[in-house]
Amino acid sequence: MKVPFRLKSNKIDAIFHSTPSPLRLSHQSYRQTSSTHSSTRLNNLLNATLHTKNLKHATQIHTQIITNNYTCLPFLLNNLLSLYAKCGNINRSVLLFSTNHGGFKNVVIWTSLITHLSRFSKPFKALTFFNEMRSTGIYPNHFTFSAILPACADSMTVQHGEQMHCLIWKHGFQTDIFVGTALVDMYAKCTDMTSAERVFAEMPDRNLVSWNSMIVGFLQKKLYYRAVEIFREVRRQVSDSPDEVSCSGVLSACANMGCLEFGRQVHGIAFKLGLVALTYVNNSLMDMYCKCGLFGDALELFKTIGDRDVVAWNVVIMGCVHSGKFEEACRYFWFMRTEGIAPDEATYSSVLHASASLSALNQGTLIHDQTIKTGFMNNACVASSLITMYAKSGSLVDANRVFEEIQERNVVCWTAMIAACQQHGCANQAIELFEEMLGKGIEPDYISFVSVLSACSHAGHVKEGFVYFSSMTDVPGMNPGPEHYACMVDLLGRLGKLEEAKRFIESMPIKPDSSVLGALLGACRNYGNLEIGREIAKRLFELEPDNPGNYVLLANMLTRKGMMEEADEVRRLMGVNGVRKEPGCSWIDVKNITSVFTVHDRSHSRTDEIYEMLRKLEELVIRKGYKPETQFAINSVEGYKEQSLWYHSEKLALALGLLALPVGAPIIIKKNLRTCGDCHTVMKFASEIFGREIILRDVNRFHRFTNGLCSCKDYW
DNA sequence: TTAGGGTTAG
Repeated sequence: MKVPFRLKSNKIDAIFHSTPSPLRLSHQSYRQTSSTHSSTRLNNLLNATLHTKNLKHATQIHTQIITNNYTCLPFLLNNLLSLYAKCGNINRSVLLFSTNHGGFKNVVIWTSLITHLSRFSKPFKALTFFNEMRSTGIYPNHFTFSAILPACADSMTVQHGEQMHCLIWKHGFQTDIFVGTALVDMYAKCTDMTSAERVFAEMPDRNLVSWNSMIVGFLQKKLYYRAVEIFREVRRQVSDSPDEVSCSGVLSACANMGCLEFGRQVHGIAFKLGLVALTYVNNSLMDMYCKCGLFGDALELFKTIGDRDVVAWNVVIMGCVHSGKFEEACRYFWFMRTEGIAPDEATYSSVLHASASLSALNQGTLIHDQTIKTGFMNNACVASSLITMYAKSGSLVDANRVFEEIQERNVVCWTAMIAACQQHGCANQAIELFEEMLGKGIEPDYISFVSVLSACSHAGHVKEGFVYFSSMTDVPGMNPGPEHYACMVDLLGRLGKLEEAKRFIESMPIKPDSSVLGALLGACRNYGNLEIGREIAKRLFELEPDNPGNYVLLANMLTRKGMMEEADEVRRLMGVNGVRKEPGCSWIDVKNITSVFTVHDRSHSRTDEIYEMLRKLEELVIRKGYKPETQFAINSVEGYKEQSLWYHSEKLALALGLLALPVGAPIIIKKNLRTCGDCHTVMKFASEIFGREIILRDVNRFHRFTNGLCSCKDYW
């Protein structure tokens, strides 16, 4: 149980005041070298220091123990060992234990050491000491088993826990409520809920902690409705009321299910039980409201919390990200820093996600600085987020720099870099990285396969794509999901194998979702196959009637074929379904200032120069053989279509880039929709005419234009 | 003098 701070200091004062001179007061007393300390007084000092966790004082007490020849007293040895651990120095605990050859080591001291090693996430050391203890002839008791089981859970394999389970039976501790609960928790953490349930069912007595272990177990297994069931049973059957652990667990289940109604009920229960002021409950409540789409309610709670910990800030920052409020997410990050809260890897992961979504290179670089200042540069999760941020902000060079500097790369780091290459059109490099990762013995995960299959599709590597696709089943527990099928359809579609792609979809063991069908519709657009295109578009209209992209794609295909009436019909259907095309907008950063353009925009301070630049650009590209693709000017009156094309938002941003960015600097433009075909053509010409690198990030991918060519090879 | 359960992110 945590001791409130006031109690701690009172207790220390009490000890000092009750201690006769020269021990009275304080810090002097720790340094006392005469042998005036009795073992009880030293123990009292040890207990007092346990609250202050002062390592220097601990060392001074240690000296006193040695001076007074008290090392043979088990309770002093044990308390000193615990004190070193609580001061954060487990190595000293181990050293004290291992070098105390003359001292008597009973089961209590062994258990104490095992407990601390377990808590310090040193499971293998804890297991080694457990075995050593047994080999010296000391039998483990119910305390020892409760202490060692969390280490078994932490050892990455259920086998240690299973062996321990056998030993528990052998020693007859299977009916102990603490041991039983620790067993349930161990199996749950090893995601073996069947065994956890069996142990739970066989327990002669259970308490709230046992029930909570089951709630958390189901939560970890993503069996959220089961976690809710257990919570309901606690309310019905258990004499104790749910506590903060039960509530935060069930709220997390509600959050992940998007179950607002029950989440609100739990809020009410927690309120009645007086639990809402507790940090864990508050954070879980905020997370539940965020994940259920009520960011405002979460924010209201956030404002009421007096003592916000890092998780509270993380929940709010992530809430902003989930609701598309990326600038706000960054603002909360800086606000948190001014409040003096130390970010953790989850904070960085969220705020870098926000920064990447904004393609805000400046913001991202400032956050990168923070990761270095706070010592997170070697954290694999943070480094992966940095790679993604740089890649999405248009800088593959910086992404690669971060990747090269990572000391220990895990699968997430590799995948982030593979995805970065793939998004920038460097498909072969992405495939090479994937192979290099395999060569290092790192097992690809679900997302690694999405990235490499996507790279195969961009590079047109059908054979390799199918080899990787079928190799997925070699990875235990891995099954291709919709994203993987979509990549394969894209791969076939890109090469014009539309019938084959259609047959592939029909043979899928899972129901094709919009990403799979969308990939085929995109291919139909590129190859002008109206027959399959119509059929797939119809299925997509039913599947996602609110997505304007599908209507626009089909309408453009029809316009291209001169089938104006049918194209109008599709646009009418769009209106009937209440779908509105999101207005296109593009933005570009010049000297830390972001300029945003919509079509025909004349709000910029340099508008006249921008329109003049576009007029010149038009002349230059026409000389190079440019022909306007008027089907992209769908909303214009006939005759004005060509002119209308010239004022698309990405062209306006390009013109500003040409005017305002220094010669040789890449022009980075961002767009909220897919880029238009005519703009794509003009960007290619412009990259050649001006000898400049133009990077256009649209809603789906990057287009990197150099020397008249695009990295997407005209397929997007 | 020793023991069991917790929120966020990827």
